[in-house]
Amino acid sequence: MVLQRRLDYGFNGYQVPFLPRGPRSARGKRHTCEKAAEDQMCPFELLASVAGKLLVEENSPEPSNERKGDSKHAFTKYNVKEEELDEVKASNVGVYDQGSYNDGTLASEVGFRGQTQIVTVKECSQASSSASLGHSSIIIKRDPSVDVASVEESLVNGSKDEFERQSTVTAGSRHSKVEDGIPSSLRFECRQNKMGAHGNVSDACLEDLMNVDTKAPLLSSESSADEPLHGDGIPHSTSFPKCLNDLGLSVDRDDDEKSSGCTQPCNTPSKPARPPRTGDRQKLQSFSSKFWKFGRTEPKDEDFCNTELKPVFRSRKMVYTRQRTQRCTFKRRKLFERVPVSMSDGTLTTEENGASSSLTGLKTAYESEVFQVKLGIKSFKVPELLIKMPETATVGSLKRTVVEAVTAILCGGFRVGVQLQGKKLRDDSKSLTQAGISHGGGLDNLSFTLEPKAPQTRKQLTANKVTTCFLPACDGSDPPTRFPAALSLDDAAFADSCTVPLPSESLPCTVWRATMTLLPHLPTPCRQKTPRLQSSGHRPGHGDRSPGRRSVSPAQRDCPRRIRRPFSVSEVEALVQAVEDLGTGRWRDVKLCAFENAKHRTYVDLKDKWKTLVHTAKISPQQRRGEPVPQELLDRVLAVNAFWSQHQAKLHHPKHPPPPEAPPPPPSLLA
DNA sequence: TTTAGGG
DNA sequence: CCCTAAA
Repeated sequence: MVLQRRLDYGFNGYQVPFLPRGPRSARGKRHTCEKAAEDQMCPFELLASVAGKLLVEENSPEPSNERKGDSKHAFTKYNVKEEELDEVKASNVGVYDQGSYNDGTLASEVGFRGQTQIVTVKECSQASSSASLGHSSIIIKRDPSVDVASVEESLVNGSKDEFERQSTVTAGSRHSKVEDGIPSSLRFECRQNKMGAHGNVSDACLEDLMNVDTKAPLLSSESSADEPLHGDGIPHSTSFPKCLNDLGLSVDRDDDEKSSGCTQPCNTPSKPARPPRTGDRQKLQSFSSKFWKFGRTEPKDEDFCNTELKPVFRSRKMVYTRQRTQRCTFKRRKLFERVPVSMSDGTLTTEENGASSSLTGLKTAYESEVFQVKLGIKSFKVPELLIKMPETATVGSLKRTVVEAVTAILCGGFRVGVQLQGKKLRDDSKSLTQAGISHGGGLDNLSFTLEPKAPQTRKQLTANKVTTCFLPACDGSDPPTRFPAALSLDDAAFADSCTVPLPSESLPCTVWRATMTLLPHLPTPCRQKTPRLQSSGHRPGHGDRSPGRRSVSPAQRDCPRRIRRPFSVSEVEALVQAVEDLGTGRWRDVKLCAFENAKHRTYVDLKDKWKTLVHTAKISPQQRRGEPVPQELLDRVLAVNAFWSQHQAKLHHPKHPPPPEAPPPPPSLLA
């Protein structure tokens, strides 16, 4: 007899959404090959990608001869197929307040007026319907336009300590395509280097086995077709099945519905979030958008490792130096103690199940007879966050802020906490039955939370800054830096600094490609140790250059090609606005006004972008590629372009009235 | 250094 | 994005 229930959480914490499956229609088309292996995905994101599909399967009762207090139930194995992790890119944070808003919407426009606006996170899968509970909700959601591939992965519980000591996470991307510094996909793999605590894998696995739905990806074969550029020949095989085989376990392949706990309608509205403790919360405040310093040279693959594994924060000085009016800080509360308790209100279903079908080869006769508790975890709750942002910040920046904050918290590794009826199950040695979780009951009010692994360190780190875990920093010389907002372009600047997949509306085609091996205790910045990538930029004509060769241009010789970082909609908007104000041909001014703090955007970049924007605006939508730019912006581009060309042409005719299409910029943008 | 344009 | 002539 297997109990399966859907867990719905409604609390102040963040929830990792359930990711439904669907057609992979919106997969990114533009995959560049400029960079190799530079991005990692933090565990949280991985979980986000598989949330809702996680199946916890344990024997009940289980041997309880473990040392008490020891976190025995930690992840020792986690493997996700790369193509499935494309979903991650689709994940984003949505802001809902009686609806969703575009990134370009000012926070104040959607009701983020007061400084004490409380932001909570709600159920994502019901994002659209769970909005507005008296305050805005931040919902981690996924882009509906991008479908979710199936995720194969296994979560094998083991000892936490073991995980930390024995598990290794290797980071590296198998694919060299990265756009905007964001991995298009990743493969996350926590390998158990050693056997379980009992000296063999079987023990470790059997004691606590968490199998995530392992249904084969719907479009695994399609992946290569859709993404020819991804066809680098790297097999996608190193995923779950392989690992299970390594462990001598077979995969429990439930149906989607089963594994995701959706055997019954799941439209139960989330419970209202717990009233926030305003005293503990930071208020929304100005947001400093100074993030990364990019120099001429862009970081290479190896440059990423550190920032991803460990949040890198600049000194307070860095954060507050540039500006005082717009700053955004995150504050992570005591995650372990304060994670709000949520009651699950999901539906409960029971079903017959071969008790040990998935472990046939290894289970003993006794074990095969015990009941199993099967839990469909619809979502994980992640730690509560406090965010401060200025009213003038855009919704997009808010979203990214949340993404960044969550990433910062969980990127360094996480643990899974289990709460039953509001009470944290701390004794890992207890059997599920002893803990009150059994097929006969106890599944009510069971929730799972993601907890930072090293709260102390991280807390300290987060005190001053929040890191973006995936974006490259500039070639080791300059740690990531937050930068103050330039006019209203903090959003744009922020977008570039955001490590996590940006909102779909901004980067629908962003590709995530990365293989990551997590080294929980690896603090060493890879980028300082690893030699710079040989030649990430396969520049025509320079492909044959040898290390000692000096035939290349000085720039190329000293500075590898920069990572391609497509402009976000927010940036485009900023650019358009700036050009409206300043006109074309004044790229330096545009840069200074609108992108001063986006170090990676040079005036040449802006000029180039404008050029491409004009081109894009002139071609048919069908011919456009990449992230769609709102037609409204393109219209403005054309109008502005026409205006300024005419204006400059008739510069000596002041009487000529400017077209209405290029109105003067809003005062707000001019500070 | 910045602009402008081709690649 | 890169490269570079030209300003």
